[in-house]
Amino acid sequence: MKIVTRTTAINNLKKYLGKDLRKLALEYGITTYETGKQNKGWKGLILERLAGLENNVSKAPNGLSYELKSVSFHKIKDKLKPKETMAITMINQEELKKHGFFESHCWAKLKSIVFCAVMWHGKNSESGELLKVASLDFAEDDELIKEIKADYDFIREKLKNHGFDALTGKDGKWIQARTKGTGGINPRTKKRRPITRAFYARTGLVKKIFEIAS
DNA sequence: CCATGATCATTA
DNA sequence: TAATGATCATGG
Repeated sequence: MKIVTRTTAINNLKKYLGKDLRKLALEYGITTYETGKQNKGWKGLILERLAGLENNVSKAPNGLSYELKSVSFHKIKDKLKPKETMAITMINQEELKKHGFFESHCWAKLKSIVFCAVMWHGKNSESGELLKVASLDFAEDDELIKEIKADYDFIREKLKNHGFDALTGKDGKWIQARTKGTGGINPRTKKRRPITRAFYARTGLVKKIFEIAS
């Protein structure tokens, strides 16, 4: 197990700025979509590799104390905007009820993060250049964090008062509780898989993070 | 099996 | 285009 500090990870990633990630994924033996299947997570995986992290897909600690995330960007009227929201972490009902924002995984992941902006080239992402690498640390008294905490608290209260089913992606100004899961039908039980949710950073938050990190 | 990596699909 | 909900491959 190699030790990779955040600075090292960033420096490693910066070497690949402007490179085509798909080519690199091929070199690293990461499946993209050419098998006829779609691995939607390949960009994240290759970035973790490039950063020097040895973990591929595992639980929360993909770095030492930081998170490596990638977001696809696209151009709208000549301006680069985040195309999608960004998954932060799964929501665990019990933990959400028990822990406040600053004890949550959500905060743990959000507060120390390495972002990678990747250009989006349409469906299947045949190519994708690494646009930018940025790191960011949040402080507990940041105005933005206070607002994010408010969203977290709102979602938490809603879970307590109305139950897990009452949650929707509409909630929250900066973060939301969207559905996230394997989806489809469980081939063994033939039943619908249970709905799970995760915290997502809305595009507005993604944009803000990049502005701060710039 | 399920959380993690995220993107895809649909609707307005 | 933007927003929300649904979905996929992977590896421990």
